[in-house]
Amino acid sequence: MTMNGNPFVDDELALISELFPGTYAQLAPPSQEAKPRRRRRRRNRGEPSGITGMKKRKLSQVQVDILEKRFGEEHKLESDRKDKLAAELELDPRQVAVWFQNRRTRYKSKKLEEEYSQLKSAYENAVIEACRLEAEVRKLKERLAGTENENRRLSERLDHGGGGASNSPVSSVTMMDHQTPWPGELVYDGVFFPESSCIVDEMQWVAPFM
DNA sequence: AAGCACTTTCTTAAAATAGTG
DNA sequence: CACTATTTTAAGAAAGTGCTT
Repeated sequence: MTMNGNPFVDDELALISELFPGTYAQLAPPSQEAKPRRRRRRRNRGEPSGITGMKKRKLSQVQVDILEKRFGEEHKLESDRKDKLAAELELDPRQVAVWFQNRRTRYKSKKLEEEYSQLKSAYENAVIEACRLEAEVRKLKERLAGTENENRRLSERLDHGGGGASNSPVSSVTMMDHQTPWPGELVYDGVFFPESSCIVDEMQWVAPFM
């Protein structure tokens, strides 16, 4: 609905925009004279908005495809190449410059997101590896302690001249034999994770842009 | 002059809401 | 309720602004 007293202008433009999206962009008055860059005023409903009031809008798919192709070749255009491309696309060179600038911005933020998720997964893997190593160290320490206990028992037995058959039953279960997980232990890749550490799936992430 | 970060303006499509038979 | 018309909203693209190199 138009409130400017001339419902046809907006309707016509809408129709043109719909039928000829590429052409519509060019209908924008190439801001005639040397443009004193003033902030555009929001086009409110009370404001007359004929062709002269309109600006730019939506490049055609063909134009975008060509721009994308060129962006794939190079992310920055030298002045003369920009002018040539603008002529080819029937656009203002400034539009091409703006498009490339915006495209670089999009590219940069997308790349940043990708880097972020790569770092995130690298970090997750590092945490998992740290946990694995931590568990392995613990296991080796236990094994060492068990061996030391065994040695101590043997040397005590020798010291007390206790040859012969002992009737004290030597435990057949030592720390070394602890090859199966106790209840509550986690198993990861053949290594036991004590329940107390390495809570990987509770990691908190501070996403910079989410 | 050209690039960049940040911001504004505008388009578009989808969702929400209102009006009508 | 079902359908249509209108309004609102959110996302994304094009362009403006001010600053730096």
